[in-house]
Amino acid sequence: MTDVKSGPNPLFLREEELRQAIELLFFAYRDFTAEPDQILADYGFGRAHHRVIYFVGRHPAIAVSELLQILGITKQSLSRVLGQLVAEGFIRQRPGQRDRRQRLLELTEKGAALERQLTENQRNRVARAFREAGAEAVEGFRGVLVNIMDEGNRARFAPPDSHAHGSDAPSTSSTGRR
Amino acid sequence: MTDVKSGPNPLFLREEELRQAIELLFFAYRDFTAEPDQILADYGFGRAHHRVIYFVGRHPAIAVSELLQILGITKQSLSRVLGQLVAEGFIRQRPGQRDRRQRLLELTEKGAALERQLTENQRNRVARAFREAGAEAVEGFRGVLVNIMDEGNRARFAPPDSHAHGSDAPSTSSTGRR
DNA sequence: GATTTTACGTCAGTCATGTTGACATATATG
DNA sequence: CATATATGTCAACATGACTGACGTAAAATC
Repeated sequence: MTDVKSGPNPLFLREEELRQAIELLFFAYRDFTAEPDQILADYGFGRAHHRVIYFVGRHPAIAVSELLQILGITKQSLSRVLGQLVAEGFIRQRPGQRDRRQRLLELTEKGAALERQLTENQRNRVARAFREAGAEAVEGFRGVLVNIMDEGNRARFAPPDSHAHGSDAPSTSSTGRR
Repeated sequence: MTDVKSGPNPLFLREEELRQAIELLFFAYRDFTAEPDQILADYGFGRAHHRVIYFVGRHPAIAVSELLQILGITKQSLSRVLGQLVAEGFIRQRPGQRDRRQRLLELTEKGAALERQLTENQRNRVARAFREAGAEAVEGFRGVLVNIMDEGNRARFAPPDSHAHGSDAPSTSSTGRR
């Protein structure tokens, strides 16, 4: 470590710490997506296909509008990708029974197989990282990432025991002082 | 794997935990980059410009080849982005004195100002997350993300007390991927 | 000193993924 | 019936990545 002239200088350390976190996110996310991208290329697919396959697998019978909300893209963007996945038999569409305008999406066996292949890769990577970092670190990882997210997205990651009164009232940690 | 439906089923919990981590990375990274992307749009720039500005700011007088290694893209891809940044006066190039083939890059005042604006945003987001999650969580966050990264990239994030003798010990075995 | 390698640039084409805007169709709902 | 909603589609465009080929100056090596 380079020794600091004229005292510890906490401001500099903090700046350095924050920049390291920024870079950590950049490099980790890139490596995290690199291998699935490779696999997808064999199918002529890209990362966008991965996302669609992932979230359709995660939410079977999801409506297009819900998927659009999760992905945060336009229907025209989704259309191309989803159209390919349907045309090539990775995703099946059925009209909703409550609302027949909806086209509910689910993975076919073929789609589920690809989902497994892609997710297994990332899951293994995360599992390894969790194992090497330890259980406490996992909690810290989640705590920080949840707070990096926009508040509106945090609801998906609410702790299991949280009994939400009323609608949401997020602002989980009011006592973050140290 | 066969799914077991009776009892607490730790395997299912683990699967759920890992999937939550995968999604956490997706949503957090997206939100993390959204605001800078907005700012960049005002300048007619994109996320690629951000990365270049960031790393040139972080490593003043960096050579093009080093920047390419960090970014992990081709020189043709960098060329357009870097060319714009130089043409519009955000980055300055000077020939290296030890090796005059090199064009060493550094931010101009204008470039440094934009870098500050962009990074301040992400730094504030991370700072808030660190504050809310607590100091222990920060260590966990780093521990997990470092292990999610490919090994070849971890050297940048070595802890200060790292037993590496020789001060830098790059060992950048990473060749250009794909 | 000649040759080869390196650092960098550039032209040209392609692909994946996002965007807007406009319009169409079927169904639900008032 | 009128209108809103869910979805799809056509067209045009921007960004950022890729490959391949070629060029030039300087360094390194034989």
